[in-house]
Amino acid sequence: MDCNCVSDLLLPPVPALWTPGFAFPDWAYKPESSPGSRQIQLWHFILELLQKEEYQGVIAWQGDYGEFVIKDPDEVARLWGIRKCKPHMNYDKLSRALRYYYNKRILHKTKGKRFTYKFNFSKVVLVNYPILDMANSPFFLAQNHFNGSSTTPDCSPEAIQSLFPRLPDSSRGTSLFDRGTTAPGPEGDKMRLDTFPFLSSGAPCYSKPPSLLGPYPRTPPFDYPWGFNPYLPGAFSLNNCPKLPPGSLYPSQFYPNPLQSSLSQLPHPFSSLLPPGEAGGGERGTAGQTGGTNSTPGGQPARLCLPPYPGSLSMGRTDIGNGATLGERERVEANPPVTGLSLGLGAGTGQQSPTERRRGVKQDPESDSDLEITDLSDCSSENENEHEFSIGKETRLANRSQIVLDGKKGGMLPPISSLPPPVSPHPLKSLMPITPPPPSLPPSLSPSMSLHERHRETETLKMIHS
DNA sequence: ACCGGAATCA
DNA sequence: TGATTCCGGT
Repeated sequence: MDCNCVSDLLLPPVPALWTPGFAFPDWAYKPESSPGSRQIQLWHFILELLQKEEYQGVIAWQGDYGEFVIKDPDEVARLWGIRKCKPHMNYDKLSRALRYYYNKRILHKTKGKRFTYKFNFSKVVLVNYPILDMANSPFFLAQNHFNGSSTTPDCSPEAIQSLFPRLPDSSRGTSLFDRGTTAPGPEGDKMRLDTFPFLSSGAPCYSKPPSLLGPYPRTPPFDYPWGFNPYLPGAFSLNNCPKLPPGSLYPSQFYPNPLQSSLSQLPHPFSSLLPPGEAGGGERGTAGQTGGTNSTPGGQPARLCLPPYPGSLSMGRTDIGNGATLGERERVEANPPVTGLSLGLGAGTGQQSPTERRRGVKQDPESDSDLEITDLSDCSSENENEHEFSIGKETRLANRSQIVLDGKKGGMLPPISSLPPPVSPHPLKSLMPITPPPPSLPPSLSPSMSLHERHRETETLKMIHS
């Protein structure tokens, strides 16, 4: 490339933090149909900046959940320009790119506040994460409406830790530009999962979390209401996944892959998805070398993907949106999959925060791009189709475990007013599972009955018949 | 500052 | 597709 930008000159070649296997999921990148275009996306970059203490003076979380302020627009633009080898980048252009996200429901502008934007983190949803062993997670058990529990969620660090049992103490101390600039090929532009601190623990919990995905049946004899059966061949077509390095898990600075431990507890074929040594559920200590690339046999990382909900962020379309026909989408809409395990943060409900209300921030309900006011249920509808994707049986989405950034339809999230005030302005610290129950599901598929229960019921029927 | 259309690029 | 660039408008 003719780019002589600083990042190319100053950055160390392929430092460990940019090792293969620790990357943003595919949805974070451009589709594979666009070879060589897997560049970091701006919102990734923003998130990463936000996570770095060294850039607190440039950009920082501030205000409501998901809200951040670009304190030094020129510097952010400069950094972005460096990152993208666009030496002529400026805030005007960068802000244009940010505006580009409005329609995608990734970001919206906090009106009345200069250089202030807000992530729609409520759309962060885990979808099709059946192999996440929620059944054994106190955190999810407590909140799981599938098992009829309405108990207060166990949001203790221990509980959350059960989901992400190897959360590191810190992920600091790395440069945003610590990446391989010499080989920005398909594997050269990975970002670390720790850019998603919403996978972190210690989050304040909401007293009335929405429903979420039920425990995953280990031996499902029935069809999955959402048309997903992980036991079917190809259920996890993870061929496109960034692979975990062979025989290694997470460097201490990475957040653990929740799939990893979950997979290890599952019967075939899930356990076989694990890298050698993981299938037995054995924990690995410190990270092994991550020199491997995509050659990890069977090693599959978590994928972050878009949700099968209406209102899904359109970036997901790059991943799965091309698989579904309109008809399939409609079907899915009519029968929303119960596959979402949301890690939404509440703020993204779009509800104006009490803080903001106090500030008297002007709201503009008519503004299409202004999601502040919103209950996301309002910002889904009509145009949501543009941003949704399907998890029809043919879709690739249904075949993978994914975390999604998700828009949703129908107030699955509690109003912000029902939520405890944020402890920290850091919007990614909280963890709130949500999963919209599919209202149109037939009773037999009703999520009100846990999958386990249904399994038991099925087994009982079998016994009766026999 | 902020917005969004349009053309263009990779 | 996801920007980048430009630009007229508010």
